[in-house]
Amino acid sequence: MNKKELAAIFEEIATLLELKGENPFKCNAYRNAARTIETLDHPLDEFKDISDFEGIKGIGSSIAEKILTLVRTGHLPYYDELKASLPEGLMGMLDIPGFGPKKARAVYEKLGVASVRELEYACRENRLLELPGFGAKTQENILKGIEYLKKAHGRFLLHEARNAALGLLQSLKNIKGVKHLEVAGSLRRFANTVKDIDILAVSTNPASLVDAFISHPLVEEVVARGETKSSVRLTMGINVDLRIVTEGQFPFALMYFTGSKAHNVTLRGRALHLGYKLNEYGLFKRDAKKSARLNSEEAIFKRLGLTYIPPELREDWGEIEAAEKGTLPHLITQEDVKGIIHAHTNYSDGIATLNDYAVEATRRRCEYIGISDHSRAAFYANGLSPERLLKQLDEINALNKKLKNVRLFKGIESDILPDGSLDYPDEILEKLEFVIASVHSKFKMPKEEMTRRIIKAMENPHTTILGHPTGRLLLGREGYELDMGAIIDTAARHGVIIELNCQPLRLDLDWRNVRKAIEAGVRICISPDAHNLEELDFTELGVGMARKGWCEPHHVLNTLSARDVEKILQAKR
DNA sequence: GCCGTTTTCGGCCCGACTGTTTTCAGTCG
Repeated sequence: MNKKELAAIFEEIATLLELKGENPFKCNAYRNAARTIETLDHPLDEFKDISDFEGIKGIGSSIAEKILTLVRTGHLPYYDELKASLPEGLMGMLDIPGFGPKKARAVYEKLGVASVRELEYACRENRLLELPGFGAKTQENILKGIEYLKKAHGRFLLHEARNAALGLLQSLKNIKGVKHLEVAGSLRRFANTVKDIDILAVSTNPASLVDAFISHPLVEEVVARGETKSSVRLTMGINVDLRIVTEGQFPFALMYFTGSKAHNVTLRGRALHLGYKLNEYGLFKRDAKKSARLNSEEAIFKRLGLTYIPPELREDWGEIEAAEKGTLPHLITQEDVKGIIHAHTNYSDGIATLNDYAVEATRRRCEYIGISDHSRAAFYANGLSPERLLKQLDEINALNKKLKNVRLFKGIESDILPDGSLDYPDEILEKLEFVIASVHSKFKMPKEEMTRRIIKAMENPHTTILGHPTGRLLLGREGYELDMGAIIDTAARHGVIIELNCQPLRLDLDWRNVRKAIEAGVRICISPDAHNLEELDFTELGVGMARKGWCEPHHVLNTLSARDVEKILQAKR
C-alpha cells in the first residue's frame, strides 16, 4: 500500500463519518491526517511503532495505530465496518454540487434513497418535498446537479479551463469601472485539473460587471447572483465564480482565494502566531477592526516575515518555511525557454512538415527544435522504418545548411519495447543526436517488471531523454505502475534527462515528481510533444508545471542555447 | 480525533449564498 492509497482511505473514512453524522471536528481530523499521510517525508515501511509518529502534526495515537494496521495487514476492520454500515451508492451522491453529507443522510434515513439513480427518481416523484429543510428549489437543483455530473464528471483539464478563463477575462476587463480582474483558485496555482474557475474583481460599477459576466456568450446558466459573489455554468460544463471586492481587500482576497486550502491554513496559523488574524478581507492586529493597509500580495507576505511565494508553489509543501528562510527557488519563466525538444512531423503522426517547424521557430525566435517522430513499433502512428528515418535525417541535414537562426536537432521518440530495448539497432541510433525513449505499449505490466523495463531503456547509452514517464492521461487513464524513486535514481546515475511532457492530457512528469527529480540532480526537458504548430504553445503549460515543481532555469535542458544543448547531447553519445 | 509557551478539557477558520425558515442549517471554498 502506498501513501496515496493510504491517504485515500482516511479521506474516505472522513466522508463516511460525515454521512453518519459524526462530530465534524472528528471528521476533519481524519481529513487532515489523510493530507499529512500523502506528504510524509519517510517511506511508510519506516514506521514500525506508534512512537514513530511522534511530532507529526495531525496524527495522534488513534490514527497512527490505524495506519500501522493498514500498512501491516492491508486491511483496517474499523474502515471495513464503517463502509459496510452504509450503502455504497451514498458516497456517489456527494459529487452532486450543493448536495453534502447532511442532505445525503436525510434522504437515506427518511426515504431510503441510497444512490444517485434512486435520488434522481425520488426527485422526479417529488418525494423530496416532504422532507424538513427540503423544498421545490432544492429538488430542482439536485436534478440539475445530476445532469451536470452526467455531463462533466466534475473536473476539467487545466488547459481547457485556462482557455475559458482567459476568454472571459479578455471580454470583462473592458467593462466600465473594472479596476482589477484576476483568476484565482487552483487555476492560478496551475493544478493539473481544476473543478471550477475563480475570478476576482475590483470595480467602481459592480452591477454592470456582474451583468456582463452572467450574460457572457459562454454562459449557459446563472447559478447564483449576489452583491459580492456570482456564479455561472459555462456551456462547456465548468462553473465560474466571480467575486467582487474592494480595492483594499483585493490583495487579501486574491491570496485567500488562490489557496491552496492547506497553504492558507498554515499561513493563517502563522498570522495568529504573530498576533494577527488573516482572512479574505485583511490582516487584523489582535481585536482590531481595521485591517493593516497592504496593497499587494508581496506586502502581505512581507508583513508575515516571508518573501513572495509564487502562486504555483502555494501547496503547503515547504514553501512557507522556505519563504521564511529566504530560500525559495528563482523559478523558471517562459522567457528562459530557448528552444523546443520533441516535435512530430508528417513523417509519422504529425501534421506540420520539417520546413513548417523551421519557419515557425524563426517566427517565434526559438533557437532550435528537436525533431522526434515515432519509431517503427508505433505502427498506429506511422512509425518510421530505418529507411524513412535515414531519409528524414538527410532532409534535416539539408535544411540545417540553409537555416540561419534556427537549428533542427535530429532525434526519434523510440518505443521502449516490452523487454526494455529500444526500437532500432545501434548503427541507426548512432546517427541521431538524441533519443527520447517512451513506453507506448503493454501498460499493464506489474510494477517491478515495468520499472525494470524502463530502467533498462535508460541504461542504454543511446537514451537521452525518458519520455512521458508514467503514461498517464489526466481524467482518463492512470499511469502505469512504476517505482518512480528507482527511475529518478537511474536518471541521476546515467545522466538521463526526464521529460516534462506538456500535452494537456499528460503533464507527465507530475510536478511533485519534478521536484523530487531536480532534488536528485536530474535535468528536466519541457516538451510540447507537438503534432502541429499550434501545439508548440503547450510549452507554456509545461513552464507552469516546472514552476510548480520548483524548477529554476538551470534545471531545464531547453533553457540552454542551441550550442550548449548540442554540447550536452554530444557528451551523452 | 487532535492539540496545548495561558489549556489534559474545550476548542477546532470562517464568511457568502441559497433555500428553507421566521432566525437558521447546509454547502462551498
